[in-house]
Amino acid sequence: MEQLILYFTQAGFTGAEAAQIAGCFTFRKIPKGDFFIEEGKISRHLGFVEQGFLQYFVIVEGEEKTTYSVGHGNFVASLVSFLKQVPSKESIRALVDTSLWLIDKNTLKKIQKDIPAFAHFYIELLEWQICCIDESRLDSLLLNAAERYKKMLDKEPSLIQQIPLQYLASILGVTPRHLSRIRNSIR
Amino acid sequence: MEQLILYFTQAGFTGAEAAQIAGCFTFRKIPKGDFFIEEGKISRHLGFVEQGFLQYFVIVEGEEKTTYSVGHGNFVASLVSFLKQVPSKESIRALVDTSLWLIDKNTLKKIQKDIPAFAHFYIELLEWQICCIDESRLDSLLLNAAERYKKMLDKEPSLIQQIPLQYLASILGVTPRHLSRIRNSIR
DNA sequence: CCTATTTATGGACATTTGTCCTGCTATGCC
DNA sequence: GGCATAGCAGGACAAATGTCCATAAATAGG
Repeated sequence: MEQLILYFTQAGFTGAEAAQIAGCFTFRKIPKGDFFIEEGKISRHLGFVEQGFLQYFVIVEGEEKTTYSVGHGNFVASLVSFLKQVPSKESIRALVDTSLWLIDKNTLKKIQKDIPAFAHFYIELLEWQICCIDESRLDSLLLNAAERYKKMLDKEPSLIQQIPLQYLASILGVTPRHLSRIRNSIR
Repeated sequence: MEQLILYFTQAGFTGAEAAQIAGCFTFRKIPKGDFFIEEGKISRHLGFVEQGFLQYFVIVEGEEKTTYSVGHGNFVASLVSFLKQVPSKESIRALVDTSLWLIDKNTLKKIQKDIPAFAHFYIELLEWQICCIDESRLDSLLLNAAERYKKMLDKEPSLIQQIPLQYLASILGVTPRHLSRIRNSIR
C-alpha cells in the first residue's frame, strides 16, 4: 500500500489525497494459470499490474487466440467490458504468478467526482492506455512474427524462460510449429 | 455550427456551455486525396468527421500500409501524436471528399478546466475511442480478409463504389490480387 | 471521338504459414 | 529406476497469400 501512496504522491496529489485514492484499491494475487476475467462475465475491476504477466484471449473454433498481453507497470481490464459494463468477449489469464492492485468502476467514478485533480489524472491514464493499444496495434500490423519475437526477446527476456512456447506463439499470432521455424532461423 | 451546438446540448450541456464549446471548433473541408496529417508532423488538431472517410497509413519498404480508417460520426487524429504532441508515425488522407470540425489540443485542455462537465464528457469520449480501437484490433486479429470485406460491405456499402480497389485492399490488409480472389470467391 | 491512363481481373509461380505427425528430451510421480 | 506426460524440434505436405505479369474494361482529357 505504501508504494501506491508514494505513486500518487509523485503523481502530484497531496498526502491526504494520495492516501484516500490508494485506499480505494485492493490487493490481489493471481497464481499462474488462473483467470483475471472469463469470457461472458463483466469486467468489474481495473487492475494495475505490480508483478507478473497476463494474456488476453478468445476461443475461436476451439483454438485460443491471443488478442493482447500486459506486463508489470500496466493496467489490465477487458476494456470494452469494463468501460461499458457489458459481457467480455475476451478472457484474461495470468501466464505467471501475478499481483495486482484493483479498483472497481463505481469507486473510480466516485473519486473522479470527489477529487477534481483525479479526473485529469484519469484522463492522462486513458490517453496513455490509448498509446499502449496503439503501439500494440501498429506492431501487429507492421512487424512480421520474427520481428515481434525479437522485440519480445528484447522487452521481456525473462518471459521466454517462464512461459511454454505454445503461449508465446499465440501471443505472437503464429502456430508453435512456425515459432519453431522462427527460432531456428534466428540462430 | 448549429449542428454542433445541438449536439452538445443533447449531450447535457446548457445552451451557453454548448455555444461556448461549439465556438472552439472550426470547420474544414478536405478534398479527396488530400492529407489531414502527414507522417513526421505533429497532429495538432482533433477532428470530428461530419462527412467522408479517412485512411491512416505508413510507408514501409516503399509500400503503403493502412493502419486504421474512420468514417463519419467518428473522431480522427494521429492519436499518439495528438496526445503526446510528438511527430506522427502515420499519415492520414481523405479517400473521399471529407468535412471536419476541428479543435486544437490547447483549446481542448482549456475547456476541460473551464467547464468541469466537459472533463467528464471528454473522459467518455476517450473511453468510446478506446472501444473503437479495440473493435478494430479484434477485427484484424480474429476475422480473415474475406470476413472483413463482408463486414465492410455491410457497414460502408457506398465506399466500395467510391474508392479504388487498391485502397480497399490496403484497408483490409491484403494485396489487390488477393482482394480480387476474395471478390471472385464470394460470387 | 480518340488516345492515354487508371482500374479491375485473373494466370502462373513463389513464398509464407498452417496441419499433421514423429521422435526426442526433460520432468514429475510412484 | 521406470513410466507417463508435457514440451520442443522439425519433416512432409497443404493451404493461404504474395509477386509478377498480361489483358481487358472504364475513365479522363484533349
